[in-house]
Formats: sequence, C-alpha cells, structure tokens
Amino acid sequence: MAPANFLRAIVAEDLKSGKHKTIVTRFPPEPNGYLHIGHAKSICLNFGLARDFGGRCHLRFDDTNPVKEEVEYIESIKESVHWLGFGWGEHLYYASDYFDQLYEWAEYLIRAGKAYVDDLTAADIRDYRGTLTEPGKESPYRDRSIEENLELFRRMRDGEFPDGAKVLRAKIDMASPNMNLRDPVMYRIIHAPHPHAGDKWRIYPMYDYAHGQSDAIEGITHSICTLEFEDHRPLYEWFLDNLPVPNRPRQYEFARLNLTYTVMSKRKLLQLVQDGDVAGWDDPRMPTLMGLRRRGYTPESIRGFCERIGVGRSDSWIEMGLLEECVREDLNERAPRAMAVLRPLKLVIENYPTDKVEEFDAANHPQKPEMGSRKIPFCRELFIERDDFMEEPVKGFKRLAPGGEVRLRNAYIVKCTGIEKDSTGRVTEVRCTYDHDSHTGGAAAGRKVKGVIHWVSARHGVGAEVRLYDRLCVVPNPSGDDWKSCLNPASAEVLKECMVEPSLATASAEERFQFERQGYFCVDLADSRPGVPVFNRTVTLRDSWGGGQETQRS
RNA sequence: UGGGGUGUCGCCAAGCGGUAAGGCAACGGACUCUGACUCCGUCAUUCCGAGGUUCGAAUCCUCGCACCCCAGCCA
Repeated sequence: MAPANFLRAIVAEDLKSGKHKTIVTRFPPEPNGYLHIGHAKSICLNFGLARDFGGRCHLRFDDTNPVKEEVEYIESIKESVHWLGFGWGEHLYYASDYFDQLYEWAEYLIRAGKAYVDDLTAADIRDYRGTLTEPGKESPYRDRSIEENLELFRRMRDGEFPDGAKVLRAKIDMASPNMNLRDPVMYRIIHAPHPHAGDKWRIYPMYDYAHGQSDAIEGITHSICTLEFEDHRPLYEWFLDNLPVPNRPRQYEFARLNLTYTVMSKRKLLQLVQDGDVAGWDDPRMPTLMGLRRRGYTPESIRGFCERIGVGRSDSWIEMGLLEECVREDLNERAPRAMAVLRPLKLVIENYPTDKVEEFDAANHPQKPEMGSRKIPFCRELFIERDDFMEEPVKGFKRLAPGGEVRLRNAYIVKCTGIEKDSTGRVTEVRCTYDHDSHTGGAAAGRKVKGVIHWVSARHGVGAEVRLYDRLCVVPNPSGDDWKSCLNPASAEVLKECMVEPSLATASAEERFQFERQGYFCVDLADSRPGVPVFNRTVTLRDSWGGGQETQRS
C-alpha cells in the first residue's frame, strides 16, 4: 500500500464519515500524445486510491478537441495503462460519448438565462476579457433573448456558421478577479471529424464545460487533477451548481511531476518527435511510458518510483537519479547476469592450449542460487573490454596493465605479458599467461587479485548491437525557448561490434539482463533478431570509482 | 499592481501545540571472483524571515519575503 498523502487522508475520512460508501476516481487523458512518466504519477494515484479503498477507477478520454486528437493516441494510452499494471474493467469512457447530454445541458443553461451565444471574434473576446488587474467588459451580445440564443446555438450545432464565427459562453461575471469566471467559452465551432464521435458534430465543448459534467455523469467522487486547474475549481463548481447533474463530484489538486534532465510537456515531446530529434514517441530516450518500456524500465520500478516521490501540493523537481535508482533496485533483484564486451580488445593466453575449450559454470545471480547457472565457453583467445586495459595505468586502476594480474570473471587469473599495437600506436592485442589452478573451484581459486574483469570467448561469442542511452538533456531544468539547445548530443550511442556470451544469442524481446560490471540491458522490442540481438542500455550500474573523469549527476 | 497556491536537510517527504519520521543523494568504514549488491556509521538544537500567544510552537496569531499558476474559441 502506498504511503500516506493528503488525498488518501481525504478519501479515508470521506469513507469513515459516510460521505461516500464507495469511491470512484478517474484517469482522464486527452488523446493528443503518448503517456509519459508524469501521467504514471496520476495513474498510480487514481487507480491506486480505488484499489486500496475498494472503489473503482475509470479510464476516460478527455476528447473534446478533435483537431489535436488521434486514434493512434487512444490506442497507445490504453496499452500504456495496461502495461503499467492497471485495468479499468468495463469502465472505459469518452467525454465525447456525453456530447448529447452536454448539448442538452447547454440549452438548459440558455433557458435559465445563464449562457449566451457571442458573435465577438476571438481577438475581441480577448480584449473584452480585461487583464489580471482590470475587470473585463461585457460583450454587446451578452443580453440576447433566450429564444435568439436557442436558435443561434441550434444553428451552430447544425453547422450553419464557419469556424470561429460564434461561441456559446456561460454568463457569469466579467469583473471576477478569477479570469476563468469572466464568461468562459463553453462551445466553439469546429468543422472537423472526431476520432471517436465521427462526423456527428460541428460544435465541441471546452474542457471546463465537459470535464465536471463527465465526472458527475460517471458518479466520480474524487476528481483529482494537477495544480494548474485549481483556479478552475470555482467554474467546475459553478456548472455543477447550475445544472441538474446526478452527482456532486469534488475536485482536488496535486503537484504534477517534474523530472530533471528531461522534458515532460506533451508539446515539447511532440516537437521532438516531429523534428526527428528522436525516433518516435517510443524512442528509449523519451520519458514516455512506451519509451521507458523500450529502454528496459519495468512497470514495477515505475510504480515504485511513484510511491517514493509521494503526492503533495508544492512544486517539486524529482532528481532523475531517483528514477534510475528505482530501476536498478528492481533489476538487481530479477535480472540474470551475463557477460558482454561492448568495445572488444583481443586477449591471447599464450600458455593455454590452442585447441582446448573449457566450459565454466557462471551463476545467473550471485545472491540467488535458485536462479540457476549457465555454461560459458573459454579458450585461448578472448575479448575483453577496451576500458579494462591501460598501458599506463592511472592511480587506483584495478584492472589489467602490463605485468599486472587480474581475474577473468568465472575463470582464471591471468597476467599481462605484453601488447601489440598497430601503426598508429593503438593497442590491438593483449598477451597473457594464465594460472592453471586459479579457475573457480580450482586449487588456487582463493588467490586474491585486486581486479576482476568480464570477457567473452573470441571463438564462441556472438556479435551484437548495443545501444547506449543516456539522459535526454544536459542541464537539470531545460526551459525557455532555447530548451532544445539543452539536448544531450550523446544521448544515444550505437555500438555495432559488441561481443556477447553465447547464451544471449537467442534472448527474446524485452528480456532484461545485467551485463556484469556495466549496467542493465534490455533486448530491443522492435529491432532485435535471433542470432543478431540488439540490446538497449536501461541504466548503468552505480560506479563508485571515478575512473579519473567523474560525471556529475543528480 | 487582481485572484489562486506553495514555502521542513542537496532532491522528495512525514509532522496537525508536547519538544524534527523515512527515502534518494553525499560522506566514512566492512564485505566482495561484478570498483555491483549487501551491511554498519555520519548527515536539520532546526522547520522562508521577523515579531507575538503559550509552561511549551514547524504546528496558533500578526506583519513581511520568495517562488509557482491564471488574461486559448488548449487540456
């Protein structure tokens, strides 16, 4: 059960006092983009509340603006919510399914003298609205007769006017200090088909008019949204007060999630997709749920993250490092270990028989014997990580260097006896001798050497592509018009010459592994093929050794 | 300058008049055939500031200050 927060307290109290016998929440995305980690916070909150308090949570598409919404988004949203681990059962709804009722209620308000058709242009409406410090002016069309309003509104509905020609407005108070109450627009004319409602409508309701009434229709008890809608609450309540709605939902607001080193607004994410800065909404660098999934994040780790960050009302920025820590924590428990060499450097064991091949057992998890083990072939020629060898080792380097010894993980201790270089001075091969009795379980197995490195048999290894992903942005809080200049040019590095242990050849899509000493990797959902696997780096392992050049992160 | 909010450790976050939880980060140390994991220890005499009430205040009152949101026919 999630930790306590003010919303859980409110729900608990409402149940205890008998205000509600059961609670109903809802997750109301607009299908104008893919869901991101910020939505996960809302999903976990709304579905979590329903689950923990024996209520239910609806999935409702807030589809009131057909020019921005698409069927593709509707489908991706459903998939993302399911993937995250939540279900809505029979409770899948669309605000557009309430358009008839909403229309009837609009006429109801007109008849009550509380709504009118306005002919002012968008620009005029803006001018008449006044400013933050000055009251607005009433529209010259504000006092049309009920009959005229009714007729005009029906003609709007029937498509007799072009886009923008007229709007239906609630008649509230043009002098209200709350801008939302200065005769808000309820309906606008849009001659466009709707992804769910089809071509039935020429007029579409605004969010403020549709949302609360949809909540009321569905019997929502706690309508939870983000802080920027706080000013809308008086309007939300005005509609409920003035319409014959069947239920009285209550709106509560919480602080939206902000994450460092990425961008979160749908507008920016859409721009990244459209401008080709990323490969799509599910690019592993995107903070979208589909992106995180492809990156290798587990639903469990994201849920855990949402529990850890809590729910409050103060603006906050969560460190990306916390999200990363959450996947590590989950994957450390469940990801089998494997050896993979990302930047191969050949290593030849001079005193090892040329044709000999041995197989060593390697535990799939050092702390979990129940996860079993696998055989790893070993021979005279291996590949080791280029970074694990230094001709002139820096202070503190525990890996291989001329004359030094190192343990080959799950195998022998080797001693470097020499190197070979090409004409440019680049090391092309490392020569070693091995200690025959030092293999795991051998007579000298207990001998201590300061370093342990991973390796893959040159004869048995399998070629693989590995994509190293890093943070999307290079600054914690990218903002302003030049936010794109904060994009990390090294957020994706593709390595095509990697060598992985044979057992990885047939790994299936979305299988996750820890490549020992490197990080957690996930078989790419779209591009991996049997025999030619493609791995995405989810997150690196923690590295308490700076290696000389420490990257500052938070 | 109108209205609505928020201010507790680097980042989150408990606390609701009885004398500052927890997580992440950081820093020491132990362990280690992953420089991983795990483990042990350190980490707010102080709660945006200043007054006041009280035996006692992060919690109540007053006055300030800072930051966020609102002038879409977006949500």
